[in-house]
Amino acid sequence: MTEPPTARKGRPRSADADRAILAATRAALAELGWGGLTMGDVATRAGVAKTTLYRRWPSKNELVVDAVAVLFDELAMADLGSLRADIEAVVRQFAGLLAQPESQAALLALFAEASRDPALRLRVRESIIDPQKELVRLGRAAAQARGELAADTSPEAACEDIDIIFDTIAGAVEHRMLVSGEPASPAWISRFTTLLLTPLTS
Amino acid sequence: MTEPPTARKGRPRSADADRAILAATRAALAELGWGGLTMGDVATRAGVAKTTLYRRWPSKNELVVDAVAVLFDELAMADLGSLRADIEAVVRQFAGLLAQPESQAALLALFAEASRDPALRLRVRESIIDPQKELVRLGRAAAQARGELAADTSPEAACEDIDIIFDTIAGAVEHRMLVSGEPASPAWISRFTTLLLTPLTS
Amino acid sequence: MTEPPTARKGRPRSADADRAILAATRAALAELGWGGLTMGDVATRAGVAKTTLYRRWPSKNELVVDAVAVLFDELAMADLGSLRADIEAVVRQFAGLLAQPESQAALLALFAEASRDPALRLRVRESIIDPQKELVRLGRAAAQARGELAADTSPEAACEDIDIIFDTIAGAVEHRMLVSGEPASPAWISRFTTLLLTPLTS
Amino acid sequence: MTEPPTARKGRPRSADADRAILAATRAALAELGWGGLTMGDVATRAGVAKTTLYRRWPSKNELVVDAVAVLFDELAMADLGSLRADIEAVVRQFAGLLAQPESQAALLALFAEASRDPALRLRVRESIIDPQKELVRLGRAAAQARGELAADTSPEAACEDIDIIFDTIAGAVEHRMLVSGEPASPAWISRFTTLLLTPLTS
DNA sequence: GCCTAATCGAGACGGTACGTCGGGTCTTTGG
DNA sequence: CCAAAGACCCGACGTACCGTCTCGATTAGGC
Repeated sequence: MTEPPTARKGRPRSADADRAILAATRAALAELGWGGLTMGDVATRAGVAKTTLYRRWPSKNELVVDAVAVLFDELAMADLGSLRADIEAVVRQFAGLLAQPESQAALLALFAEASRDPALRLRVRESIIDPQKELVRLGRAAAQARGELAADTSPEAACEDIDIIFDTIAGAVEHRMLVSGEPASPAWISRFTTLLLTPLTS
Repeated sequence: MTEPPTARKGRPRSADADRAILAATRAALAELGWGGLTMGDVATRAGVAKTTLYRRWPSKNELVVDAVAVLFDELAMADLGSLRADIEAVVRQFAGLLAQPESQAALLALFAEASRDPALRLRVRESIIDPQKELVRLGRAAAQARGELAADTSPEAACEDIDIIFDTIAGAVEHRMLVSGEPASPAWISRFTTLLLTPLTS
Repeated sequence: MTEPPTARKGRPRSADADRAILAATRAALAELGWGGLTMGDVATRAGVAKTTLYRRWPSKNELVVDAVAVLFDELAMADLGSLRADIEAVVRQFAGLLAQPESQAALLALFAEASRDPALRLRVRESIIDPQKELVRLGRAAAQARGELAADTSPEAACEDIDIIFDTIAGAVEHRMLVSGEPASPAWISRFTTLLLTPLTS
Repeated sequence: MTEPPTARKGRPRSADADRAILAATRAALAELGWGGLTMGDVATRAGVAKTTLYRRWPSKNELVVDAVAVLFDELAMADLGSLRADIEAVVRQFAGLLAQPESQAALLALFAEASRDPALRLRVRESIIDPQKELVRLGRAAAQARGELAADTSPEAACEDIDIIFDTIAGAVEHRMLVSGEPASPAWISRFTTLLLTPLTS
C-alpha cells in the first residue's frame, strides 16, 4: 500500500489557500449572487491566482458546492423527546440555513445546474442532499424507538416514506423562502409541522 | 376611458416575430438548457435580428419568463367531484409540466435569478406562481361547496391555508422531480395526496 | 423634347428638406468629423426622417460630396494683373477653404473613400477637383494673354502643364494644412508662390 | 540607467502575435481597403483572439499606423552625386510606396482621422512623416556639401525651407496618385523635379 | 371636390461590427 | 512540484449604425 499520499515531492499545496478560497466564494456569493460570481473575483478576494483555483476545482459549480457544503454540516438531529419537537427543530434549522445569503444565492442555482450535469448532481447530492435526508432518517428512527411511529414493515417502504417526507419538507421550506420569498416564521413552522404530523401519527 | 393606444406612429412591431422568438426560446431551452441558451442563438433560430429581441425583452430572464409562462396557461381546475381527485389532478398536471424539458430547464434557474431581482420576481409571480395558486384556491372553494372542508373562519386564515398548501404541493413536486430527479409516478402522487389530505379532512 | 421633368405626379419633394439636410451635414461634419458623422444624426439635426435622406442620396459619401461641394463654388479667378498676384490669390482662397472645419473633416476622408469607389471618384472630381483645376487653367490663359507666359505649343503639353501645376498647388496646401497641421500664413503663401513662379517664368 | 523592464512577471506577450497581427493588417488593408478593414477580421487572419489585439492597440487607427509604418522604413537617401538625381530618387521611392495597395488604402484615411485626433496625429508624424522629412534634410545637406546649394543662413530659415520643400513633394505626389489617380510616370517625375529644381538652383 | 400618387414623419426590421467581459488554459519567474 | 502573475483563445454580451421596410398622415396635381 502506498499509504501516505501526504509525502509528495515539491512544494505542498497550501491549506490556507483552500480556506481562503472557500471563504471568498461564500462572501462573493452573499454579495453578488450566483450570476455575479466570477472566478477571477474569487481569486482576487482570496489573494490567490486563478491557476491555484482551477488546480483544485474543475469549475465554478464544484467550487460553490464545496463552499456551501460546510454550511450544511451544522445540521444536526437532536432527540428532543417528541416527534413534533424533532420535526420543528429540523425545519427550523433548514429555514435558518436558507436565511443566509450564501446558501440562498447558491442553492437554487446549483440545483438548476445540477439538473443538466450528472457529475454535479452527484456532488450536490453527497454534500447537500444526503446530510439533510439523514436527519429525516434519524428522526424517524427516534420516533420509532419512542413508539410514536410504527416499526418498518419493509426496508423499501421505509425508504419511500423517508423520501416523500424529505421532499415535502425540503421542497416546502425552499418554496416558501426562495420562491414565495416569505420568511419561515415560528407560526408557519408550527402550522407546517401540524400538517406533516397528522398523517404520520393518525 | 383611456383611448386604446392602437394608433401609434411608425411601423408596428411584428406579432410574428414575437411568436417566433418565444417558440425559439422554448426550443433552445429544451435543447441546450438554461446555461446554454444564448440571445444570439435564439435570434438566429427565430430568424430575427438580435436588436429585435432586445427591443422587446431587456434580458434573458424576462424573455424566458414570457416564453415559459404560456406553458402554465394550460393548468386548469376541473371539479372532479372529490377533494382527493382534485388534488391528484392538480399534482398530476404540475408534474406533467415539470416533465417538459423547457420548464425543467427554466424553472429553477428562473427562481434562482428572481431571488436577487425584485422586478423579475414580480414577473415570475404574475406569470407562473399566481396561475398555480389560483388552482389551489378554486379547489378549496369547490371542496367547501361540497362540504368536504369547513367554511372559512376568516379571510386571513384562508389565505394562510392556501399559501401553506400551495408551497407544500409546489415545493414537494419540484423537489422530487428537479432536485431528487425522480419521476412523480402515479403511486407517488397517490401517497403524496394522502399525506396532504389527512390533515385537511381530519 | 420632354423637357420639363419638373411636372410629376404626387407630392413634390420638399426643397426645404434638401437645404436643411445639407446644412445639417456640414454642421455635423464640423462638429464630429467624418468618422463621427452618422446618417441618423444628420436626419435628426435636419428634422427629417432617414427615409427622406436616402431617397435623395444613396449613401453617406455622396451626401457629403454634395454638402461640401457648395463650399468650392465660391472659388473664383479674379484677374489681378500679374501671374504672381493671381497665384497668391488662388492659394489664399484654397487655404481659406481648408481652414473651415467642414471641408477639413471631409476632404481627406472623401479622397480616401474615392480611391476605392470609382463612382464616388467621378463625383468628387466633378464637384470638387474640376472647379479648382479650372482656376489654374484660367490663370494660365490670363498670363498668356498678358505675355507673362509663352503660348501653348500643343494642347497635350498644355494639359500636362496644368495638371502638374494643379497637383503641386493643391497637394502642397493640403499637405501643409491637413497633414503637417500648420497654417498657410501669408509668408508661407509668398514663399510657396515664389517657388512655383520661378520655373514658370524663367 | 532605467532598469530594462525585460524581467516582468507573468507570461510575456507573444512577439509572434505582434508580427502576425501587423502582417494580417497589411493584407486586409490591401484586400479590403480602409473601410472594409475589421478588427475581428484582422484577428482571425492573424490567428489571434480579438482580446489580444485590443491589449496591444487601443483602436483601428493606431494599429494601422504601426502596420503601415514599417513600409516607410525602407525609404533611404542614397547620395547619387547630384541634387537632381537625389530628388528624382526620393520622389521615385515615395511614388513606389504609394503604388502599394496597403499604403494607398491607409494613408489618406489615416491623415483624415489624424486631423481630429491629436494623439493619432503625433503617432502618424513620428512613424510616417518624420522619416520622409529626414530624407529632404539629408538631401539638402548633401547638396550643400557638394556646393550645389548655398549654406544655411540661419537654422530657422533652413527649417522653413525643408518644410516647404517637403510639403510640396509629398503633397504633389500624393495628390497626383491618390486624388487625381494617375501614376507617377518617369516623365512626370522628371518634369516635377525640374519644377522643383529651378527655384532651388537659380 | 374628389382621386391618385408620391412624399413625409416615425420607427421597427435584418445585419454587421463594435469593444468588453468572463471562462478556462498556458507560459513565464520565483519559491 | 507549487504559487502568482498575466497573456492567451474563445464565445457571448449588449450597443450603435447601416440601409430597408412598413405604417398612417400629408400634399400636391388631374379629372
